[in-house]
Amino acid sequence: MTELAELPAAPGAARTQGRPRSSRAHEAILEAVLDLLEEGVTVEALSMEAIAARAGVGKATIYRRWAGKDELLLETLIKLKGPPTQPLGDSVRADLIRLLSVVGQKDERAVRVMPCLMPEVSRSPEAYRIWQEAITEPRREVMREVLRRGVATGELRADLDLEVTVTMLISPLLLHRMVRWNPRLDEVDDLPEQIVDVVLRGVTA
Amino acid sequence: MTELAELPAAPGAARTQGRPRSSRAHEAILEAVLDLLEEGVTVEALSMEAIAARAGVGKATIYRRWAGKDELLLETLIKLKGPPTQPLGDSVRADLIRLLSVVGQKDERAVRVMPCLMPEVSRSPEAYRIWQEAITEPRREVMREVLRRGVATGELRADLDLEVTVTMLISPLLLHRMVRWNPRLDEVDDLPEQIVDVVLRGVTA
Amino acid sequence: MTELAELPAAPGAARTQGRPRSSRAHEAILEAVLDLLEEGVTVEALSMEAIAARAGVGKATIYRRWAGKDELLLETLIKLKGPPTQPLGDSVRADLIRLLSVVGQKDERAVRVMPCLMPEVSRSPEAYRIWQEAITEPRREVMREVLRRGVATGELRADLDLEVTVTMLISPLLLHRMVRWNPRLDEVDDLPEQIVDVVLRGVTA
Amino acid sequence: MTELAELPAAPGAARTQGRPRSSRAHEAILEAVLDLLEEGVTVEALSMEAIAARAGVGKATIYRRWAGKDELLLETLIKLKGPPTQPLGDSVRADLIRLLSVVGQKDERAVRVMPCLMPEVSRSPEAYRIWQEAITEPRREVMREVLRRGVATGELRADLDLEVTVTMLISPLLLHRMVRWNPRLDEVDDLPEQIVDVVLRGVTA
DNA sequence: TGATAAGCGAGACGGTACGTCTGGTCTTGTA
DNA sequence: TACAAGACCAGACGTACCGTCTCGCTTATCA
Repeated sequence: MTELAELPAAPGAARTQGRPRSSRAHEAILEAVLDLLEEGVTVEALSMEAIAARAGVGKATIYRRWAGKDELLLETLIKLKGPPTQPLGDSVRADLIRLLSVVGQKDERAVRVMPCLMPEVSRSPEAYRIWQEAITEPRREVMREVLRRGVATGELRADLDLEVTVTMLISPLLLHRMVRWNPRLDEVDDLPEQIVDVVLRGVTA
Repeated sequence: MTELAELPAAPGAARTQGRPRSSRAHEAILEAVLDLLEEGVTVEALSMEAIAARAGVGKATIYRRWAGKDELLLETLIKLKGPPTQPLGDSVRADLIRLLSVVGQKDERAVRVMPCLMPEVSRSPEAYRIWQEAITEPRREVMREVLRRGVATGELRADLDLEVTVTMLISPLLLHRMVRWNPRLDEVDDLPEQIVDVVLRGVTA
Repeated sequence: MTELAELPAAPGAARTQGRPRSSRAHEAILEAVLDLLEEGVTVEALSMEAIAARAGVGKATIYRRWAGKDELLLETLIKLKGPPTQPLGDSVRADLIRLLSVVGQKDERAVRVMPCLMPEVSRSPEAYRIWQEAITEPRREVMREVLRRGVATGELRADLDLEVTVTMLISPLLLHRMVRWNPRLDEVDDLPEQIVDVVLRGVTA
Repeated sequence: MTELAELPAAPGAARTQGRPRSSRAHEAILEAVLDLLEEGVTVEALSMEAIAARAGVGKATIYRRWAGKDELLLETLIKLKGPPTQPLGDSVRADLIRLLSVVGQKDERAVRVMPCLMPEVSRSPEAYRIWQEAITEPRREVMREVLRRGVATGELRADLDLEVTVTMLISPLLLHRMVRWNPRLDEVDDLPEQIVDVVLRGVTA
């Protein structure tokens, strides 16, 4: 997915001449961002200058790959989140609970980065596209697949709207982990179960 | 709610001597922010200098009232959103649909501002507090009240968890309006109804 | 002469509103340049960043006063050179020798700065104007006055061309001190006397 | 004179192995500099990248031949100026006037380049050496020869100091053409004659 | 009524980071 | 080995804002 964020090297050109881009530099930059986040640097306090310095890289080397801080952070987030969790193929209920349980729980840094990308994602169509393709859509698809299985077995209603259902399942968790939208949910320790149960009962055949 | 964002003028002091703060300036500043947003200025492109210039006000006059751009934007958002929509007292279902239908629909500018406050809200406890008290909590409370009515009439289960239910109702709409989390929902035109129906069926007595 | 290099604060405006420019900062900047030169920093290695850092001043504070490095250096040079040496009113010959003897001899730093301003002076009409008004013209005028005295006493030809004569007197010294145009003159220890004698013999009545 | 500026290919080595340096590239680089100057590009706006691009040459190919921009410009200046004007062998006076008349008059670009080399020449002993050997010294020598003829014929004083005299003759013209040191000389149209006459009268036997 | 205290618009202040550019070097593939 | 291309590290450039600090003024309250 890395190349999603890459700037086109030359619109319709060969891109084979000259010294090739150093993958060493590429990795070093992403590592530098992760390191700095690890050390507790606020996302908004992350400066391109600090990243370049930490990575031992010239600033131009960063701008050659990403159009700005947001694009770089976006790719960092993608790297941070990795591929979506896979269902185990147990019951539909168990799989959904499993999928919801890991929302925003794998890496603390991802939870810090995500809200900071909301401004960019809501403004730039390009950032939105990358975010969708690399982060949200793959996770929705995994969950859709589980739901489709439920429909196939007759466990779930045949006229179920997959998109609505998926969104209803994930949104509460996402909003809670990302910005703690409803602080009273802090005390609910089986939130994924509760959500899955309500939705399943609502969409059972 | 406006005064939530106000800096304490002087911790334990009289605050009556000297020239009082000009409410004219106060209004002019908020108006300036709204004007600039209206004109299509990106939230992140909004600079204190531009706001001050537009309001015909010195920068210090802004900082005397708000601690920074985020606090100012937060108050702007509060002003923009106004008091929460009230239920009409019809059926529980109709009231819930009504409440969900207005999420992020009243003023286009609010939808643009909100994602930009997520970084601040997720970082600063103070901003989080204001955001909760002035924006999210009042809206949750309105919805809780409707649900309580349903419980009282026996229409809804008695052991219903209000917080979970409220969050399940609002989150999908909020996330969709704010950052269009699932673009396929664009084509669903009765989203509030569908959500309410699934949840109600899931929590019916 | 300092204000020659100043940018107009506002073309035709009052320039009395707002916080006034800090003369402390102004001095600190010029001092910083001199300090750095003193420490042996090459003129072309002088960076605005280093100057700002050394002066304890923001870069904008420099750019508010000077349009660029060259203008700043020009004013530094003016400060460095100070007012022109005055003749003692002895014989015309003695006065001219005295004036020529100090060309490029007062401060070693001025001799290092001057060649570095040649590119700017030869390109920018504004820099040229300042350089002429503040540096070269005052020195020519002092020398013209001595020559006029010689004409008045009948010692020098009445049809003497002051400009040509002044230029003939100063140019060899200037070029020698500035870029050591003819290195063999290093061994001539009475260069001012020789030049004055040749020119005086050439223009005696 | 070109090879003055060349870097030693390998201190005491054969320099015959491998692909020989392309004289095509060498010429193309110098031509590129001249072209860009012709087009009005400021000397300080001349970048190595622009030169390389214009010459259709890699930057390394430039650095393989010259140590930096200044050395390249210096060689360009040498090429631009060509060999010194030769005296016609007329009278000493006529020859001197002829020599002075061409100072800075042959190619407009040379006059623009020269002031820009002053910083380098005044700082780098190596640049100074090349400048002296290839530009200033040959021109002084031509003029010395004319003066020696005058001494031989008894027209000029036998104890004449050739270096002082040569410097006195050329400096005013040089400084005027290069940086217009005294703008009032713009109106003097027989400057070479006047200078020669004053100096000759001053050094006549 | 006059002193005093705080607020006002304006804009300079010390900083920090931005994104761009250039310098001089290095690394490809090709000749 | 040189070449064209172009990426590399480094760091200065000039700009834009940040949040604070003077200015000279205005506008209140309190003596």
